[in-house]
Amino acid sequence: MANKQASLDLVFAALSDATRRAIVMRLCREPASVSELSKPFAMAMPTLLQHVRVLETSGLIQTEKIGRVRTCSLRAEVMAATEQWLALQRTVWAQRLDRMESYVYELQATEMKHVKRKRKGKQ
Amino acid sequence: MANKQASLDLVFAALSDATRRAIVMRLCREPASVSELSKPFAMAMPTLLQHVRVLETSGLIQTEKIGRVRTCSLRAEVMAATEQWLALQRTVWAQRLDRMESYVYELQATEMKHVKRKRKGKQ
DNA sequence: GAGTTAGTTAGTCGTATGGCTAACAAACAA
DNA sequence: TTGTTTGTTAGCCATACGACTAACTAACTC
Repeated sequence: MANKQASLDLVFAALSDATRRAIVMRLCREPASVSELSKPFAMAMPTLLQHVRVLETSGLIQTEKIGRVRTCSLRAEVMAATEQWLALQRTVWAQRLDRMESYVYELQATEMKHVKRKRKGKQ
Repeated sequence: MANKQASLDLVFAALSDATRRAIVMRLCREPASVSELSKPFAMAMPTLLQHVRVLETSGLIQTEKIGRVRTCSLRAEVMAATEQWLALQRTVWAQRLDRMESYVYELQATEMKHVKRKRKGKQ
């Protein structure tokens, strides 16, 4: 539990950019320096650094500068927490489906009666 | 599988706003009209409608207008797909940890030798 | 000490975002 | 038919975002 707070606002905003998601994917493999991260992108260094800053203030990554090299690494807890938010919504959704299901069941039961009545009436 | 494509860019951007997340949470329970959605917020209707549009173009929700009422409902598949992206990253991360673990194991083994040597030397 | 590498800061630019008001349209209610 | 409700469009505004260049610092290398 590091000190940095990670609001969902900042985390989702950080993940809304393809470049930043690519950085996250890269850092899932292993930590990397800023210039290593910049290699795959046709992008000026300051621009990439800005992305790194966004990821850092979101809490998704942390960085440490040793000598002239800044090494970036993922903070998996924040990734996990974000995933959990989505999972929680799914839970609520699932509960709703359960309710729906029982409702449909009720409905079918009622309709059966109707059908029976109709049939009785018709025949 | 509905026709609407949902890019991660748009989905994460949509989820980066607290108002829109609240709407999503609300719609997890059950579908709702635009004015129902607007009730909890101190926000002009056009502003809220804009949020609804953002959610819709992201694919997270779908809407249907009947009479003068537009009913909004969640598209759970898109939520699930987003969650899966995060889960995938976690997988990569986990694999990395496995590699790390074996590396640390190797390291420890090597250090043991060192320690042994050192002890031999020292004593 | 001079050059190279790695990162950083400052400043610019165009576009996107999130909020607002005012005014309009269409559907329903009396 | 006259209101009321429910959305919708248009236009405004301030701020934030993502990109760039230019110039600078600090740390290694020779």
